[in-house]
Order: sequence, then structure tokens, then C-alpha cells
Amino acid sequence: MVMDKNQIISSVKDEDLIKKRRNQMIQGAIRLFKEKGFHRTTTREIAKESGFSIGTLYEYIRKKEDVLFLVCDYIYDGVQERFESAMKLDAPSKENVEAVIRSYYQLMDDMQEEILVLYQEIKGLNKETRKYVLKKEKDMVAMLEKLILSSYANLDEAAAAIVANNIFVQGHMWAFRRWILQKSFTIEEYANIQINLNLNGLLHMKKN
Amino acid sequence: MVMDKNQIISSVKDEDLIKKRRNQMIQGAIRLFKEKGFHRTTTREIAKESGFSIGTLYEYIRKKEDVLFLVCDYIYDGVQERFESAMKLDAPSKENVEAVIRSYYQLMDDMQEEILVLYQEIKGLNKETRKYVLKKEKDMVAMLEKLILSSYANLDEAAAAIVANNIFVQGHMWAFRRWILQKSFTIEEYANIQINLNLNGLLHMKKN
Amino acid sequence: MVMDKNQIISSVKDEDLIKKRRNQMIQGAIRLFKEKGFHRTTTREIAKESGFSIGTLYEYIRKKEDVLFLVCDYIYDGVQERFESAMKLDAPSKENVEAVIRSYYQLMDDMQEEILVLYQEIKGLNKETRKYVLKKEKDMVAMLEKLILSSYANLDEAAAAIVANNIFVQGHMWAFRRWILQKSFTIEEYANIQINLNLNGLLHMKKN
Amino acid sequence: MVMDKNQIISSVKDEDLIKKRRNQMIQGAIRLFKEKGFHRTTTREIAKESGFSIGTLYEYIRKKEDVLFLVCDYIYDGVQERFESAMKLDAPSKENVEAVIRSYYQLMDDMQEEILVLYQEIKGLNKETRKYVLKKEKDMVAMLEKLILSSYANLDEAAAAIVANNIFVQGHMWAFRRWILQKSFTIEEYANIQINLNLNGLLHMKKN
DNA sequence: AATGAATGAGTATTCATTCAT
DNA sequence: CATGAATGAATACTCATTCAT
Repeated sequence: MVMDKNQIISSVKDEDLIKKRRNQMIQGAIRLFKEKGFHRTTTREIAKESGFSIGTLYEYIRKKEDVLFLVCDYIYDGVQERFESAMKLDAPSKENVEAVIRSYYQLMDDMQEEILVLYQEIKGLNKETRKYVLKKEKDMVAMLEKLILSSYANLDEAAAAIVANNIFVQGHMWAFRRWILQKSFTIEEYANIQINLNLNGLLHMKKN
Repeated sequence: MVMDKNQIISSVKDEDLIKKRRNQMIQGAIRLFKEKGFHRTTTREIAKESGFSIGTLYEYIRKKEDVLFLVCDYIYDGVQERFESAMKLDAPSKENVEAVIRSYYQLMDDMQEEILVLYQEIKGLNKETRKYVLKKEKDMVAMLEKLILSSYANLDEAAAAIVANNIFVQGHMWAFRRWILQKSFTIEEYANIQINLNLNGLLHMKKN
Repeated sequence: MVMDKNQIISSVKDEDLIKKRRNQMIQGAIRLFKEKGFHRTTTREIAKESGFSIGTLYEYIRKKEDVLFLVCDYIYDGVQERFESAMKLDAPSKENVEAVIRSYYQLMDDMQEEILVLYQEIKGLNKETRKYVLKKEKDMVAMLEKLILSSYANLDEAAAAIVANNIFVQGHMWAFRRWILQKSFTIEEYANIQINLNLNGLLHMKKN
Repeated sequence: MVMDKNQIISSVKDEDLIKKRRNQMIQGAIRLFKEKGFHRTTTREIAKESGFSIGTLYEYIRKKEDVLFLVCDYIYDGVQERFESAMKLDAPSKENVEAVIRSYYQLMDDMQEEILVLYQEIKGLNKETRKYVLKKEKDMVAMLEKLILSSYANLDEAAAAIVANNIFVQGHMWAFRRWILQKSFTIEEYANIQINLNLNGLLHMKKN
């Protein structure tokens, strides 16, 4: 049923205060989740790390899971914001596609830890909430797909859809397999190779 | 320190019985983990679902985490076994590469649920154990990379390494993004497109 | 490492409340330990007997053993306090020695139950803690020994040391052998005889 | 209700075997109780240390407490046997009294560990059983009292009774306060001083 | 709004005891 | 007689959540 962070009910009325306190909470929680994951982090720890008491924590959320939602939502917002600002720069073009993808991989490098938290904990949300959060990713994938399709002529549409998904997952892969990949590549090298692989692959697909 | 399922200590001495009971345990646990994840599953539920009492459960393991290890190890073993049997069929060749990859995607389709469990819970293992379990995947990726390199001439080695990883992750993606992908594609279609994308991409990389 | 009751960590910050709740706990625990001993008493029983919930119990201690420590420490404090107040009354003299010993035996009569608890359970503490608790007894024995030595001339020092220990142990004996001794003697009679035996014995030792 | 070790019910009929197995059991149990006490020792450990299986253990006892009874009974038997053999040597005489007491203190030195086990765990027995076991001590004290009374003329009887008890408790004290006493004295020195103190004290009591 | 003491349902784990083989 | 696998009641301890101040 929760479809928005504004639907997480708070006893406090002052909207600015809610924003401020929830931000403290998110920052504190992310720090802890990075270290020990959602399940192993207690609400008391979150309160303490956020700089207020357990009582205050519960003035701004209803259940522990709400913190997870706020964290996931916050991270996705960060990703989305940077992704969309990269998207908006120029008109569709081959160069622009590459630039957007490159900036997305860079983004994944910058936010590695957050990405790890996000995809390790997202299953802890209930279905409804998870869907809401994942919609953001779906939208981004769709935007990328559209950009690709409008930058190149005669593409196989199914393949383009899959490539858009591949690119996103390869970004996560940079975080999740860092113990392997980051030994061999810098993020720039990794981005170059993946961009080449994806676009070469796509351009040489025979259109169905 | 645990480096092998044989190092999970059991009070019971009969090796065959251990194998049998642990198998019951793994099957029961997987059923539950699929539904509610490791953390939300209690040891009592595992015992019950396995068909024995809580006391008996603890005759065959030491700690709840041992169940998770057994489950992860079992799933990886299943994947590895099928993957390796596909690898062994023929000499390296373009056709063989495609066949191996295709059978890997098929495998991911067959074992979707297990793959979800595996990658959602693996972080619950301690570092040592996680490393041990992940080595299996690392080995498979390396085998695939080698097969690719020996089936085509003049490949960019870095790109081949990344493609091998991509293929594996795209397999997981089939499970994790099924709500998107499986609406649009059958596993055969998905496999075809990914194989094309990956190999076209790789073959058109200029060798460094 | 625990060297003081102040080092038993409590989640609660209000020092007065800690004191109050721990006191409830000690009183409740003593009642139960008298009846069934430390091992056979559950933490839930302690909580209930203390008048609060199991959760609250654990706000004021970390482990069940902490309750035992608090109880032992409390009992020894009670003994020590009364013993020392008897010691401080007068300057060393034959009469004073007798009065102190007599009041000690009286004390053992008053605190029989506590003494039983103390010496039956003290071995349940870990070494460090046990040492800390026993130091109080060691100090009291040393004080008595000093008082004896300074009240009589030409005493055999080794014998005086042993007499001081004997007196303390005879106090415990009054509690532990009550089913025998308290059938035949009042505490006053017992004290008279023991005082006579001890001092006569000591005074007639030939100094080495 | 249990009034004798023969009343501990065994499923096994062969009396010699019962004796043999129970002896293994007692030896194993004492070793473990010395180290970790009765409560912290599991029946499985007792079985293992005794050289047989948990199933076999329960062929020779009914409940864990039976082991404790057998152990306490065995230790008391040992003490009693040696004490009584010392008692029987000569006719009552001053020298004989001293010799008996001396040999008792020596006995306490020899059996320190067992004495510690005995008096730390005896409270774990139920009332009936404890009474049965303690009767042995009561008898020994009475024998010593009688010996003392018949070796000296004109003794204060109450004082003699108390001295007999004192001597026994001073024997235990040698074990329980060894960390203090055994730093300063050998058992011979300790025995000499205690004998002197006790007998001097007693002989200088004015008869009531 | 903020605090933190109180609550008690929930959970992993242990261990005495039984009983079929 | 001996074995050891199976049992499940029991228990210490945790932690999300509430609510009086």
C-alpha cells in the first residue's frame, strides 16, 4: 500500500523537521547497513547512529522496515537524479549514448557501497514497496533503451531492450564482483570494454 | 575455517545417515528460504519442514548458518555439475561455445528459484565460507573464458574475461528480472539474443 | 575483568533507577536462590520475583551470572558493613576482641540463609569475579587477625592467623550445620563456647 | 526415598558388571566434576569419559542426579574407610586422639579435590539422599567426639562436641581456603597448630 | 517533540532421557 | 547388554515497539 515516502506515517507534523530527521536516519542507517546489513542492525543502533533516541526514531517511522524503504528510496533517488541529469544534456546521438553509459558506469563506481546495500536488502521490503522502488530502475532502463533506439537506425528492438538491461546489470556487477573485476580493471577501462561490447553486439545483430 | 561441507560437525557418526538427513534438511530449507528468506526462517521451521525434530536438526549441524552453507553449497554443486557436464561434451569450437552458453542459460531457467535463494542469502555466510562457496563460480567463469579464447582466434583477452562474467550475470539476471524479462521472452529467445550480443560484441572488439 | 558492581553494564542511564531495580533484583534473586539455588532458577523467575519483565531484567544486567555477582556482592557488603562497624567501636583490648567475635557469630546467625546462598553459589562466578568477591572476606579475616594480635601480648602469629580463619569458618559452620548444631545450642551458647575454645587455645600455644 | 546405592535402579542384572560400570562412571564423573562441576557436566560427557555410550550410562542409572549420588557416596566411603581404620588402631589415649586427628588432616590433604567436589555439589542432591550421605559424616564426628571424651577426663561435653565438628570443618577449610592457607603452611604445620589449638582450647574450658 | 524505561513475543541452542536395533 | 539416533521441553538472551513523562 505504501507507494511513496510521504506515505510513511510520522507523528511529527513539521515537514521540514521530518525531512531533516529522516535524512539523519538515512545517513546513519546506510553507514550501518554497509557494515552489517539490515537484519543485523538494530533499531537502537540506527537511532544512536542518527544522533537521537529510540523514541525519536519511532516518531518518524512506524516500523523498522520503513527505514529500509527510506534508505532504498534515497539511494535510487540519487542514482536516478544523476542518471537523468546525464540523459538531459544533449540530443540523441551516438556520442551521447556512449557518454550516458559511461557516466552511468562512473556513477556505479562512485556509489558502489550504496549499490551493494540496495540490492542486498531490497528483498527485505514487502512486495508493494519493492515494486514501487524498482519502478525507478525500470524507468531508467526504459529511458536508456529509448535513447539507444533513437540514436541508431534499424536496431533490433528486443536486443536493444536486453542491452539496456545488460548495461544496468553490468553496472551492479562492477560493485558485486569487485573482488574480481577491480583487480584487473579501472572503472574507465571497464566502461570502455563494456560499451564496446554492448554497442558492437547490438549493431551487428541482424534485425529480425 | 570451514572449507568443506565435511567440516560441518555432526554428532551423528553414520555417514550415510548424515548424507540422508542433510539432504532432507537442504530440501526443506530451500523450500522455506524461497518463501521467506534465511533470516525470516526459524530453525524449528527448518526442522519441521525437513521432517524431524529440532533436536535432530542440531544433531547434524552446529549453527543455523550451517544450514545456509549446506544450501548454498548444494545449489552451487548442482549448477557446477550441469555446467561441467555441458563443457565436457566436445572439443572447443564456435558451435560448442554457443551450445555451452545456451545450456547455461537453460540451466539458469531451470534453477531460477535456487539462484534467487543463492544470491540473496550468500552474504549471510561468514567471509571464509562465502569465499569457499564463491570459488566454484569463479572456476566456472574461468572455464568459460578459456573455452571462448580457445574457440576463436585473435580475441581481446580482457574483453573475453568480461564477456565470460557478463554471461554468468546475464544468467542470474534472467532469474532476478523475471518480472520484466520473462514477460517478453522465452528462455530460448533470451538465450539467442544474449549469445548473439555477447559473441558479436566480442568478435568485433579490436584486439588491443 | 569485572572488578566492581559498577562495571556490570546497564542499558539504563538513571543511576538511582539502576540502584532501585538492582535492589529489587537482588532481593528477588536471594529469595529464589535460597529455595532452589542459582542453577535451578531461571532468568524469567528472577524477573517475575523482582516484579518486572524479562526484558526489563536484561536492561539492568548483561548475563545471568551478573545476578549472581550482584547477590554475592550484596551479601558480602552486608557482612562487611556490620563486621566493620563492630570493629570500629573500641580500642584493641581483650574485651573488645571477644565482643567483635561475638557480634560476628550473631551476624552469622542473622544472615544464615544469605551465608548458605553465598558459599553454595560463589563457585558459579568466573575466577576474576570470584577473586574480587572473596577479597572482602580476606580483608575481614586480616582485620580480625590484627585485632587479636594487638590485644594480646606474645601470641604465636601463625596460630593467630589460623584462629582468625577458624572463627570465620565456624561462623559459616553455624549456618551449614544448623541441623546438628542448632538443635543443641542457641547462638549465644555456641558463641560462648567457640570464643572460649579459640582464645584458650591460642593463649596456651607456646610461641614458636 | 533412595537410602542406599543399592536402591539406584539398574536395568542390568549382573551385580559384578554393575559394580564395574558404576566404578568407571564414578571415576569419569569425578574427573569431570573437579574440572567443571556437576551442573556444567553433561551426561554425554560422563558417558564418554567413562568409556561407554550414553545408552549404556542409562542402563546403570535412572537420572543424572544418580551419578552425583554415586560420586558423593563414593567419596564419603573413602573418607570414612580411612578415618575408621585410623580410629581402630589403638585404645583411647591422648596420643591416640592426636594421631587420629593428624591422620584426618592428612586425609583431607590427600583428598582435597574430592572434598571440594563433595561439598560444592552435595546441595544438588535431594533432601532424602543428602541426609543419607551426610549421615556418614555425622557418624564420624560422633566417633571422634566419643574418642576425645574417653581419652581425657572431666571435659566439657558441649565443648567436646563442638571441637569434634570444628576439627572436621577445619579439614575442609584446608581444601577450600588452600589459596590462602597452603601458601603459608604445610599440611603438617597446619595439623600441628590446629591440634594444639583445639586440644588446648578444650582442656582449658572450665567444665560447666 | 524528545526521551528512554518497560515490555514480552520470539529465537537459537542445549541436554537429559528414551527406545529401536 | 550395548549402542547412538531421536526427541522436545527448557532456557538464556534479543530486539522491535510502546507509552508515560
